[in-house]
Amino acid sequence: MTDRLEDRQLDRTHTEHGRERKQQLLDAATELFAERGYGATRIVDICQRAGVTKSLFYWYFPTKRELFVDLVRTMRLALRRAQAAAMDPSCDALGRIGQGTAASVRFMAEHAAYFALVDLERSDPELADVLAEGRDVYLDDVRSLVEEGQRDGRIIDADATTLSIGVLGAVSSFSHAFRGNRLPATVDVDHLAELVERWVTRALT
Amino acid sequence: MTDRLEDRQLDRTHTEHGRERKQQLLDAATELFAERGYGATRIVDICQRAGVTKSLFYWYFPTKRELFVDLVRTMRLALRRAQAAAMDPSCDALGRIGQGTAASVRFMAEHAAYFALVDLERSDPELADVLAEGRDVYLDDVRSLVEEGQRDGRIIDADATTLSIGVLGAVSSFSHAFRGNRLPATVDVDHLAELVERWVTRALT
Amino acid sequence: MTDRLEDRQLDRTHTEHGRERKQQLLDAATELFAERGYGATRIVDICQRAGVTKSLFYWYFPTKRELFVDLVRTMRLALRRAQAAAMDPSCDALGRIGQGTAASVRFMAEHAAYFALVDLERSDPELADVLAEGRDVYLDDVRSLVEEGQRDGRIIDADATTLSIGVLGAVSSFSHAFRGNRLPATVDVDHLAELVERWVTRALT
Amino acid sequence: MTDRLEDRQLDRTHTEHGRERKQQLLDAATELFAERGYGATRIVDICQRAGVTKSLFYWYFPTKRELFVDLVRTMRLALRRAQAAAMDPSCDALGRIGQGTAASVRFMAEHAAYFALVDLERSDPELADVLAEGRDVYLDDVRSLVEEGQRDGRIIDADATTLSIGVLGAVSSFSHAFRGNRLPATVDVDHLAELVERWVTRALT
DNA sequence: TATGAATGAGTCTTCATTCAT
DNA sequence: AATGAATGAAGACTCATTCAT
Repeated sequence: MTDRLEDRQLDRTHTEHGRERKQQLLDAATELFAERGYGATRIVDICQRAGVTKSLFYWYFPTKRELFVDLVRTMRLALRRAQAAAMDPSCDALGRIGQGTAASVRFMAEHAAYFALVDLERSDPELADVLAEGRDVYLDDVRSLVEEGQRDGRIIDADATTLSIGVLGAVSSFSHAFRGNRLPATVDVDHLAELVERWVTRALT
Repeated sequence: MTDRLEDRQLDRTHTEHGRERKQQLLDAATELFAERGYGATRIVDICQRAGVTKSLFYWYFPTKRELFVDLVRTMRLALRRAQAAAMDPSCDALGRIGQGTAASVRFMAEHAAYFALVDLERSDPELADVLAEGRDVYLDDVRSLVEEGQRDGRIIDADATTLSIGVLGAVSSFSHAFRGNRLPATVDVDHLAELVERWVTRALT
Repeated sequence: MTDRLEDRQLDRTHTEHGRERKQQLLDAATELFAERGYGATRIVDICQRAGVTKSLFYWYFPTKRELFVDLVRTMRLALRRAQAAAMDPSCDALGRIGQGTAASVRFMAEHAAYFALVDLERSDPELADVLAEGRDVYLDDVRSLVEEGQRDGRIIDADATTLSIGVLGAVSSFSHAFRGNRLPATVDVDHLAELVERWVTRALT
Repeated sequence: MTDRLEDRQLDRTHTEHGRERKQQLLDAATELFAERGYGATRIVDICQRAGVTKSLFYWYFPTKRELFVDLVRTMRLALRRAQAAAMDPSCDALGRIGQGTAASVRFMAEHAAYFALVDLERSDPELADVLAEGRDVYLDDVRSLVEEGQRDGRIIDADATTLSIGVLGAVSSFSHAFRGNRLPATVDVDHLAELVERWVTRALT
């Protein structure tokens, strides 16, 4: 709808103060996106919450969309790191999928605001491309593991891509429900992580 | 001057021709919502595709949101009917969950445009309430079956609500991927339905 | 999406230039309201006359109505000041009513555009409340004086409120006719002020 | 603003039923105009109150404005009749002015809805011409009497037009306040009629 | 860095009026 | 006489973005 000309750059060098400001804006945006969604969050809202004027936004970000991209990239990186850290290289593929799954659930619970945002992934056509990038990265990660697990004989013999989508879908659905307080109060993060890990493991075997 | 939006009841008596027109608008909207999302679809777009003037929209619907609600309700009803029809009362609960799951996948594939739209469910806060209604209905349906299955001993002993969320999430994730052409070409609807049915069954046992 | 009208505080800090701009808009609006009436004046007209874009209007005023309220309040204050200034505290109540009357007539003639606008008072229900506020203030002012005059014995013994309404009505009717050029050319402001003062004085005694 | 092309005619011949219908519409319009003002009353509102469809309006009236004109003319005729009936030809001019004044006040109280509408007279520029006609008729009536009274020596020697405007203004202001319940409850119509008659008489002598 | 001012291109919604039946 | 359908021309308000300082 708006201009997706060619995502402009800014390449500003920021002072210490400047970096803080930028982070304030990012934080405010994250919260608001999570609360209201990307489309319903106006630049002016972000700035109000960060306590600065609308115009200053453009000192730090070229467009609203670019801020969003920033956010998504940061979060994606952190998630992959968390997943990598959780996986024990000495385990087999199925085990590592389970570990990655549990780590993802934990990570998403910790960064609820960030991921409430990623739920947008599924709908907003304006952001589809940015978000598709990331999805594919995860999908590839999981698929490699699934294929490895199939060679091991521990994962059932069905199309690997489809199974991987199932894994990602499970993490995402459960986390979403958790964030939305739709799970019973007795289910805490650790519970959930374990539960999803088992769910996925069962579904794959 | 300001909003007389409250006044709107729109209890119109429509002629045959009128009902067709209304359906044309609904169809146009469904397509566009699926293509671009709810927010990015303007009333004028809907009318253009239906071949009428902008103003006529308001003869049939009080607001864009109300049209959306119409759409969601219709679809919800149809889905529940499809599910009910697919379940064989002589089967046990786990079997019925599987049947309902498969039926849902098929239904969502058939009504791709409708359900591309429902993906909005997860994000747009403006529509969150309308969509939440429905989600709860399905959740209750599934939970009853899960609990029955747990009494049978065929479904694992974990929190029933959480498991139900897993079931709905699986249907939704796989269908979404299917609609988005992210599954291999070899996976057709029947394949998928069966696959998801098995996935869910495994995950629950 | 719908009305975020509630949010609007618009506690803007204006620069010197900004205050001028705002005044330009107020002036343009006053003229146009007087010429065509409130309802028939579009925001775009106001902006055109002030030489700015439509959107800028909303930088200075949250709504058309709010601008109107601004206008009314300003004018009301000024009128009361003029009345107060005209009354000689050493005169008796009847005399002071006369002085206030004459001052009002003069003021209304001077600010013809403003008061052509206030004639709306009597009709537009959308603005009725804003305008009613002010009317009551004047009524109270006059009633106090009328009561004082009745205690003096110089004003006839009839209901004070009713008499006060008569006083205000006279000022308003004569001024209105004057503004509408419905009085003979020989009647200038001073003439009129004196004439109304006498009219009211006779009617009260 | 809208089209004042050349007030179209309709010249329909109505059946008995048709005449009733038309009257229903006129009544509904009168009430609504009085409640909300002319501008804020939509044709659809009038029709709803009369219990018919919007389109039928145009069977009876060419435009909204024309209905208004109809209304004003009817009312004007009736008021003049009431005034004429109230004046005793054997009285002198001043007396007859008083009688006419009292009759007018009574008439306006009786037809509150009609005259709430006439208050529009003072503001809406779209209707200014229709309403100006009538105002001039009354003004002429009164002026003749005033001049006669001046020749009699019973009315003060000031510009007759101006005095007449004062008379009409008094009737209108007091009636308006009465309709708006701004007079004390103790002031009933008869009271008011008498009060205004005296007010005017004093002001003229 | 930071801000107030300014803009343009939307987007929904309203409503008098006309038309076909 | 009556109605549902259809239209066009407007009008209020929004918001990302740019500019000058």
